[in-house]
Amino acid sequence: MVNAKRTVPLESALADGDAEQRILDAAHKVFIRRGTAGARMQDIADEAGVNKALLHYYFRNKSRLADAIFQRVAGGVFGRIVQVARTEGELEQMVRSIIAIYLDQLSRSPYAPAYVISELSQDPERGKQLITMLSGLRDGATPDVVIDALQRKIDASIRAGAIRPIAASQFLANLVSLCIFPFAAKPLLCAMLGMDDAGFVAFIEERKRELPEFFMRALRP
Amino acid sequence: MVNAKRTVPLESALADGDAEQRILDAAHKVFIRRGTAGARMQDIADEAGVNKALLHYYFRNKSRLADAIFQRVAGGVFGRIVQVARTEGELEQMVRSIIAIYLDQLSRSPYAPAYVISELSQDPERGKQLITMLSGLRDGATPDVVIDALQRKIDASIRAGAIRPIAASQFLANLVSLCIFPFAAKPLLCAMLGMDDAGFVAFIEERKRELPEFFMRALRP
DNA sequence: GTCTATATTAGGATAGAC
DNA sequence: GTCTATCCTAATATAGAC
Repeated sequence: MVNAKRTVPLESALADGDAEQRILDAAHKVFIRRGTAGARMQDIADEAGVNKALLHYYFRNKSRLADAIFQRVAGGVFGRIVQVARTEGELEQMVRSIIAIYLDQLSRSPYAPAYVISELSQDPERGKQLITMLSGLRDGATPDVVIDALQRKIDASIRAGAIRPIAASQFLANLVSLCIFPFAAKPLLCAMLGMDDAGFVAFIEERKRELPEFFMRALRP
Repeated sequence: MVNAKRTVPLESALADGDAEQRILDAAHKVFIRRGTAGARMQDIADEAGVNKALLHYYFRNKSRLADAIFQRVAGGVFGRIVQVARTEGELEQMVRSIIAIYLDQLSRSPYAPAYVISELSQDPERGKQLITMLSGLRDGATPDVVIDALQRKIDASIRAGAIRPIAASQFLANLVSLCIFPFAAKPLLCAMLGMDDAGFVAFIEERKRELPEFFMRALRP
């Protein structure tokens, strides 16, 4: 983000890493919890253990810092799909990988989905940002290319009699919905199902076991 | 919200309805688009065609106005589930009803889910608010009661050999995920699938036809 | 690079006329 | 009940010392 990568002498060590990294981590935490509009630069500074002015030194303004964090979080959440979606091998194996990886990864950052959804729905710029990012994830492939590849894999499975006909868009929407939504709507589910945090963890564990079968059954001819 | 329900003489008519109602509608629009933290009282006043001061006259402060809107939107989105979930009759029929009603209703307010998710994830108070609201929706039944009723209906279906065993919590999570997530993540799906608004409408229409079968197949023994 | 101190603006809220 | 005008705090941003 900034040019000088100073030669660390004996780290001043209020926390780990250099200041820029600590700021990024702090911003990550605060933005995810409060959203870009609700986040306060002061809170980020406190969380990072530095002064407010330093945030501006590194990132110039709140907007740029918010961009950096969105990039980071959205990349983390969606990088994997694109990656896995372009994997070689059987469709069923791909499905199982995606579900396993997703439920696992999101268990570790359960607030990321709600944050990404908020950002995307509240700021039109984020949509564009996401598109450029997704393209960049793999040799400049446009969304269409990824979807086309997925459709071909689905069609192969259909011809092999393993699943019934389905559009790649619906396939992907179903898969992603079932994986992400429970995290995005965690407080909602907890309210509706009368769960606390421990209950939610158990709920997700059960889901890891059952969701692959559930999804694959829905596809069968 | 305020005591006096004045006797409308010959409506001043910058827009329809009395000022309080216009403010509520304007706030609805602005809060849903920008979220509570990102919404500006000035924007709401403009949208309603009244002065900022009038918002405070009716709702005292931003927080109360935001509460009113959250109540309204969340009630609209989740009132139906609770209602349908407690319906008499076959499980399959219930599933079809919920999907049809949901996809239809959300088509008309596609930004509601993202808004509700944002609010719930950013403000812990909203969770409590939601719980009280859900309880109030039907004769003070706690979440547990609704879930228990659903589980009994599921169990009946299992004994009848119509579906395979599944926990009510997973059942409900799956159903709700498949219905709501595509709307909550509309910008995301559009980016991933290279769709515009018209494409999204077509996508949802296709979904109305296919989702019931998809879901029911996943349940079959 | 990191701080303290200060400027600037934005936005929520109130007072008071009509 | 509705407006104009104003207040006041919170939050972003900058200047400048170290």
